[in-house]
Amino acid sequence: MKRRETITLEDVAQAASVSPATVSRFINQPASVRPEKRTRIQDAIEQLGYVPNGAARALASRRTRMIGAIMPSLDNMLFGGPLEAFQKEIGSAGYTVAVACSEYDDQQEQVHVRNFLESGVDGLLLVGAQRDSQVYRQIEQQGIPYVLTWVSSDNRTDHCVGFDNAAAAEHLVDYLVSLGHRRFGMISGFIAHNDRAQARLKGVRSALTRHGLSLEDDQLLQRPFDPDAGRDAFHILMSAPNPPTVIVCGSEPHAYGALFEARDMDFNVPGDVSVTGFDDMWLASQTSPPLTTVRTPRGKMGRQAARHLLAKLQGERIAAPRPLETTLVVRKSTAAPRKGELSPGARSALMLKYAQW
Amino acid sequence: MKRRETITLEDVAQAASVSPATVSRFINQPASVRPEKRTRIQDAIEQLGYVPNGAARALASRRTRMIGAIMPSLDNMLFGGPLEAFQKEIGSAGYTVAVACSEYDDQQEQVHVRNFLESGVDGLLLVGAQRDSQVYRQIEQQGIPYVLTWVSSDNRTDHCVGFDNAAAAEHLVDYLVSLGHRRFGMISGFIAHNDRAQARLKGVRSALTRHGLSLEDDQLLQRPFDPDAGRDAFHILMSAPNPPTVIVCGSEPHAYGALFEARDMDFNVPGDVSVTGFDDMWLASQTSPPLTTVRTPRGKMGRQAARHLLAKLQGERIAAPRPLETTLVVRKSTAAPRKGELSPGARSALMLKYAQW
DNA sequence: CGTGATCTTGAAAGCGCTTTCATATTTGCA
DNA sequence: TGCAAATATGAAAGCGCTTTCAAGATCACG
Repeated sequence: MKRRETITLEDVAQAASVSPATVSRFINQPASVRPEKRTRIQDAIEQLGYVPNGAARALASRRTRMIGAIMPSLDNMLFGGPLEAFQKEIGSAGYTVAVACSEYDDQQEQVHVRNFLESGVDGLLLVGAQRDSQVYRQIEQQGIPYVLTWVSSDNRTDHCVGFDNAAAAEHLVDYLVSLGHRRFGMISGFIAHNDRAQARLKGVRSALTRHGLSLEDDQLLQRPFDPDAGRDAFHILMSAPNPPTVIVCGSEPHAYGALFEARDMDFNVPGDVSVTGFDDMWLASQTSPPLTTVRTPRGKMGRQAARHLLAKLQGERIAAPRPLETTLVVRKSTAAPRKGELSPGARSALMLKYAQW
Repeated sequence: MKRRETITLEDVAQAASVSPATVSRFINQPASVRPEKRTRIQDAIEQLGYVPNGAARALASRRTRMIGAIMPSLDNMLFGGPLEAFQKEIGSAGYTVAVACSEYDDQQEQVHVRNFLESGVDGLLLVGAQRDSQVYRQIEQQGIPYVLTWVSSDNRTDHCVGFDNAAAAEHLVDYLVSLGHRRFGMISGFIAHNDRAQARLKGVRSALTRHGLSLEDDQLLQRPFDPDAGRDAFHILMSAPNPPTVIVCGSEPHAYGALFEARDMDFNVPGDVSVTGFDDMWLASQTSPPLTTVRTPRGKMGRQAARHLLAKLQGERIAAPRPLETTLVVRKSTAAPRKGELSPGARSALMLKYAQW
């Protein structure tokens, strides 16, 4: 299929016997063109099958109507939802969303930011606030607005659309302590370059400290965000001589993995050990037992991020967004800690394990 | 933050005492510039913090280096993975991916295609092959390449990167029939405007026909792709007077829903009823019982789609991609059909249900 | 060294659109 | 009906870059 000789705005102008300027106006603010010409132009456009050239518009108007979004991943349900919500909201304002994945790697993210800046995006959607300050400098040098999601406070609060990960984690731990738990284990994502994971860990630790408890280093495992990694970590944590009575997971996939592994190891949840998640994805209410977790308002966050960015794009002077609410959702995977021994099934499973060694 | 007066290629040229043309060459094919000048230019670029203007490049070179991707949804794990794979592969060739969601709605898809065309994308990634022919006409009129994923054959086979949904479904049903099943129920996505769902249904039907069986209209339920809808459908299907011995799900979320509902209804899977999925997402191996399903090579598909598109973008004359292999993964959710009655638990659950009415 | 072949370079012409700015044209109102 | 005010239009100058094209620099080799 050969590219037919391009039909330009000028062709339309000629066909409609008006000047190019008028056609341009027709496209951008039809109201400023006399109705009679309007129909002439409309007809010409349809007749010729004219399609405006985005690059030319962008060059002349100095706006691309494109927003760059850089997500850590799209391969789990975590970022897809908010991204879709964001796209929907901002798309209805005439913007296009370009995406890239950083794979939780700050170097990759940096490259993507740079690329987006070169593409001339009008705005940027990022996850988390922690990154090389040089990145922020670059963005600000281009003078484009950006929004940071999944976090609420930082030294850039006015760009943050999200929630307070630390507070949510604290709240969760308070609840667990009130249940009677004293020995905690935690499965976290890698905290380097991940301020969400850091905040959650920090929240856990500070709540623990507040109650005179602590999280020993060997009770904290960092793992990639997938269920298998969660399984593995759970197994290790629970194979210790005197295993925790509760496993707090910094992200939900870890919790699913923990639950699966618990099942395979014949652990009773919450009888032998309580397990908590973080995010409340759809599966959380369907596992057995259903997962106690923290609900994060992801769809709302995506939409709010879009609105916030739109406001900035229109040059509005707006206040820093208010942090979104998280909710502790108590289901059946948490209960008071076991008294003394693990249940027979779990014990024999563990014995078996050691016997094999 | 004020936008500093833009630094253009010309500024760089001046700073490096060369012509703009040379700077342009430096950027696009450094090898054609003498080393000595190369360093001068490089220095100037860094010193000035020059960032090329994508729109101008696009306008002058008539290429945006942007690929438009339109997915039905990002909010389930189904499309995120392949999209991420696609982005990674095509990103490493210097392309940017813009995404939009059609929400399984062909009108929305049409609008997004149009928008992408106006944005001047260099290529298009779509899901499925069935759409208004006018859409294809528009795309072809712009002369840009496109690839259709999740399907393998169509009257546009040379654009398809995917697998044979119908054949995979047939294969699955053959297996179920060989197990002894005669009474089938199916939970499908909405088949209107969804050729993947259509093909799967068609595959089920033709295998059934081949074995002298059939799928009655009231044994086929169409539902949105989410577990709750699957639950609902499963409940209805299994509440019939003489319920099916196997429920075939056209998509995996439905199967998860079916499994959850079975658990809640005290149905034994596969004792009372077998359940199958389609796609083999990560959860499939972790449900109880683990799900028998069809594995679709989604990551591979994303990468191949990228490579195929790249080849076309480079004007290579390439053969139609070969359909990718799907695999029947037999786990524990399928077995020979129950003999006679449902298990006591399931029966009482059903009785209870009717009693309530 | 000379000379044709090969590399590098710069000047200049766009790419297709938006956006002043100045010039019609229409409108409101006396 | 007339005149200032408001509105619609067109001419033309870019937006920042790529890409001929032709000329200048460099090279290989006899």
